[in-house]
Amino acid sequence: DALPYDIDGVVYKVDSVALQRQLGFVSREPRWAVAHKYPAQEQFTEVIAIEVQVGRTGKLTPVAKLAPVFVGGVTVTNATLHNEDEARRKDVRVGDTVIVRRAGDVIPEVVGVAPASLAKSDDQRGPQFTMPRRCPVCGSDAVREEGEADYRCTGGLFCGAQRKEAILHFAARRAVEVEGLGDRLVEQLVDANLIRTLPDLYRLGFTTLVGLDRMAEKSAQNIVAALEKSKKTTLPRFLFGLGIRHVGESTAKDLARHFGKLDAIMDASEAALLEVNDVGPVVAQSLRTFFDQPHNREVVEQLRACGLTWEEGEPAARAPKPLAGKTFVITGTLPTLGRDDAKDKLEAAGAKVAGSVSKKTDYVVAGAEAGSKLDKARALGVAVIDEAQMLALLGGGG
DNA sequence: ACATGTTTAAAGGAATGACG
DNA sequence: CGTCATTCCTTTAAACATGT
Repeated sequence: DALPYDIDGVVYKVDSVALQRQLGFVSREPRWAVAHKYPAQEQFTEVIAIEVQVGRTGKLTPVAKLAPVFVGGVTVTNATLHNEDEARRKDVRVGDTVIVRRAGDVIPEVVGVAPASLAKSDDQRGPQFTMPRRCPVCGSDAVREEGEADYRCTGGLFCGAQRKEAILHFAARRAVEVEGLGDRLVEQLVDANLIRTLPDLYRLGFTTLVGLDRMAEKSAQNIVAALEKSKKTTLPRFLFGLGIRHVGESTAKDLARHFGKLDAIMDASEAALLEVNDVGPVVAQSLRTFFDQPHNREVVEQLRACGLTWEEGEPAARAPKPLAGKTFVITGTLPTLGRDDAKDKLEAAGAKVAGSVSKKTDYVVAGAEAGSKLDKARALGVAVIDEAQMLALLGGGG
């Protein structure tokens, strides 16, 4: 539903017809005025290759490798093509000249193939993109389930890419934070077969670490300390860190709040899981499938045996919250609070913190350098407040 | 139908430490 | 000490999945 504007062979787009109307882009201004709002935000460049990357859940993502081009203030060399259908819909091929922009001024995106390349006959261009039927990392079959958009590697634990991503996810800042454990280190650990499952992480010793590339005494010591520090965590972080499909940060929090204890979640029936806020049949089954596998329960037990601890609470039951039922969106940089701190405060008061502005948003908390969310809030007439006003709402009881 | 959650993705600059 | 490698940290979009 984006409107394309074709000016001298360059296509400009403004997303969301509704937003265009609200901003007055449609029917009030001539076409050139719209394009003028986004000058030189799009550039031509060449597709050097199309690579396929493997994610934590085995998802195969095609990525266009581009000849470096300066767009919107940065040099772009990669742009995601999302999935097979998208890649084919845009019909991007190796050797094509394409139009690149930064969607939302951030994410590099291939808008489309330049007319000059499209005009070529089929045999003058590279082959159409096809998703490989085998995982490019481990060689296992890559399959696309009926009705799904993504191909997934079926290698599971045997796939190095999935193992690496699972470990990185567990160690991520928002999960069971292990500071300093980045992709390079994880790659070495997995390639050298030093880590097969998550608990292996905690069995790494200083001596093992020191032997690795780019790891000297100081770094190894830091990792050891970081691992030790990570052992004291929280239930939602741990749950999120396990990497159960469809259980993201938000669902993990809901589950932790509802059940209070990990064992209660692991042993909950599908019906019991369905009672949790925002958990439906798919998520419930995903949880059950995960915890029904002895291997996964074993991993949890071993992690506990390695010394991971968190406070467990009682199921549900809480005092009335001043901001219950209110939805907030945070945009820009707040003067004193971090985004996470602000989110935590709001959630503690019973509010929901969403990622995008809609009619149902009650307040947009705007800081410095707020972007499109602020525009949208104004267009929709949503109340815009600053950090001080937000704190006043928290203190004043809404 | 609509809102929200999940997953993945890109780039630059700061900070830290390895290595020569 | 200089250079280089790596991690950290930030921003938000898109597509899709899911829940209501």
